[in-house]
Amino acid sequence: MAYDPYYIGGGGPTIQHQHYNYDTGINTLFISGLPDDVKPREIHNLFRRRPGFDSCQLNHQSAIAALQSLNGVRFDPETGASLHIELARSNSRRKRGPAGGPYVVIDKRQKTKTGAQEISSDDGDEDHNEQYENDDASSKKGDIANTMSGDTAVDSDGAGVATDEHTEKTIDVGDHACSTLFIANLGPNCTEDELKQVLSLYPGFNMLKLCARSGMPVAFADFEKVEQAAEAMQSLQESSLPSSDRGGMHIEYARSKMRKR
DNA sequence: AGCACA
Repeated sequence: MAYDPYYIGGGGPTIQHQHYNYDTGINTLFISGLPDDVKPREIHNLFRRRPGFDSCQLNHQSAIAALQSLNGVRFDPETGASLHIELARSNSRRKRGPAGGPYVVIDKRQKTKTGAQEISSDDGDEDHNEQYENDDASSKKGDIANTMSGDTAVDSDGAGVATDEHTEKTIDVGDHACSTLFIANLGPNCTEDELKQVLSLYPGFNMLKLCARSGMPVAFADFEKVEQAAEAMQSLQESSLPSSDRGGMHIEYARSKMRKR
């Protein structure tokens, strides 16, 4: 890929007004020039103060602004490595808690040795300076690494596209759709509260019923509308709760809608 | 594959 020559130098960001067509509606940035050992949280720190930054997503305008202000920025003072940022070819579609805050992330990845990290937004504002080149991310404690999966946002091989996901907005509701969900494959230690906590992140969530009576617990989660149930199902499918000692949850539409009251 | 409450 032909990189335009870009600014490498000390000091702040260089506004390199490339001959870009920003009129694409794309709000995902493709970032290359990152060192191999870049950590997700470093990227986070880079963007966290950019208006419109949304965990890993920005709206279009903000993405352009972030692009322009960060493009060419020296990322690693040691090596002089600088960022090269362009619009991604298509938007990434993060799987994330809807409507929820920026860092509502259900980590669907396999467990790492670090185990259960958090979700916390860790707004530790250690340094308030706007100078990212001093943003020595690697020395801070706290970990928001789980907020980015790294597969999409940071493609450090520099070859890939920034996204692999399709962009359809419509979520198909399917056949035996029901606004109540049936949830199985919960661990034996799953609690109603824990599950409720997760489900509450989804719009339209009504109530939860956990049945542990025979063997492994199963749960019924009621939503306002089928579309909302579908959304939650799609997004939570196969994800594991912290309490889980097995694979992810199996979620289906319940056979019948939960009784009111 | 496992679907209750009334």
